[in-house]
Amino acid sequence: MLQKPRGTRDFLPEEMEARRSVEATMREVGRRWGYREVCTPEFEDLDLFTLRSGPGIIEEMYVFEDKGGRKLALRPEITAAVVRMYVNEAKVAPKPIRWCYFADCFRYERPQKGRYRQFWQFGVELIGADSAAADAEVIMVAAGMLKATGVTFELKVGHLSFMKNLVKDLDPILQRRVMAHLDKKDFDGLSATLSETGKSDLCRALTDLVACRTLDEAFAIAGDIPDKERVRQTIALLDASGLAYTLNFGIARGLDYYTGTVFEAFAENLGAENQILGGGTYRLAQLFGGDDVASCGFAIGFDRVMVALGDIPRKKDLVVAVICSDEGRARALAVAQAFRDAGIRTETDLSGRGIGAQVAHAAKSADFVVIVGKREAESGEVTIKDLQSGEQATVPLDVAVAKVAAHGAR
RNA sequence: GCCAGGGUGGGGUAGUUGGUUAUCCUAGAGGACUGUGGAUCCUCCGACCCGGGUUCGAAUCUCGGCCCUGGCCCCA
Repeated sequence: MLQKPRGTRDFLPEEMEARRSVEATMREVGRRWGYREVCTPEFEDLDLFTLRSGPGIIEEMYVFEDKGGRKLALRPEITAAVVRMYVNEAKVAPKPIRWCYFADCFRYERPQKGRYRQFWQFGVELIGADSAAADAEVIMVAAGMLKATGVTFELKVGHLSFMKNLVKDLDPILQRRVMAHLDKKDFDGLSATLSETGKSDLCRALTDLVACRTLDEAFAIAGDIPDKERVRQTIALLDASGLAYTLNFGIARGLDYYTGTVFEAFAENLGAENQILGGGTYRLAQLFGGDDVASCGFAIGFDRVMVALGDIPRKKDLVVAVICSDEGRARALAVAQAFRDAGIRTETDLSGRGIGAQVAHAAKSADFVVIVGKREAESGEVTIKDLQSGEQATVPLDVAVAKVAAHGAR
């Protein structure tokens, strides 16, 4: 038997309904903040991704050549494509541009809990607003979106200027190593790296920076940073909004294209892969031939949110089963249509079984059965039975529809 | 790419000193039952992940692969 490719999943209706419901929640939060949905190609020129993230990521991507010899890749993330789209299509659009997206991405990695080779991201990009208010808005949207789904999460907000200011005199390669250590909270590694390069004096300050949880402490440790006022304002706005978050100046966010504000969110019950959101400010447009425009965005690991939410009880559709004998079959179609026109999920018999067998079958999944047999075909009425209460009546069709419509979702 | 533990009908399972037709539950289909309930009874459907090796004989032992689960790495 054929198997699905490693790291991919099939979704049955129950799971799809849960996913669509959460997706709609996120999209609605985006809509209320003015973020309109965009869509970019499933695959792009390989260069788009290596320009952003470096050639090292080729190993982690689905890369292929098309029949014209073009080097292409299934998108491993969406931000690069959205920025490319901005440069191609929307450079002159009025700023700021508020966009969001929900799309699947592909990475050739070892699957584990919350990590798949095909996975979905819900993301937001705010392009062309270079202010504390912009940074704060994106963080508030991020938190609002997660909160609306009902997931329990911890939000961490940081800024790269502090760390960068402390390591600015180091060799760039060393800077990167140091920041990687800090991001992972690998203080032994940090200490070793610094002492082997004769910079042990920095170790204390960097360690303290990661541990500190207030702006004043951070300024005291890192000294005067160029973005001081911007950071103060951003944090002041977050505080004014009543958002729950912790400051963390140890966040370095992997690849080094983030320019200032960075933030991450983590959920419980997710094992090793517990980060459900990541974002920050960046300047990528010029990489793709555009202007040097300030941007801020984030992406939610949608599948991880679904794992973290677990099996949430969901409202189920109310189901009407229309049952008929051969004499009633023609009229049953019209009867079913009347229920559908009222917005009710309605399923008709396809088996030609006896009435008894049909009722037994319907009782497994439906809330109401509507019987259109010989008697109803002659009288012009229908027999409706509430499968929960057992109550049954023979009434005109519009009365039956009204009865079910009044019942509401279960 | 690395490490650990796994893989028996659609789902869940029993089954090692290697030995007849592979157990049970559930789901599905049909019937008892052609105008009324998920019960009950009967019948049917349906599996040893793939390949090589050892053996008279492999679900069982062995090797390789694939896949799953979790972890390392990475995390855009």
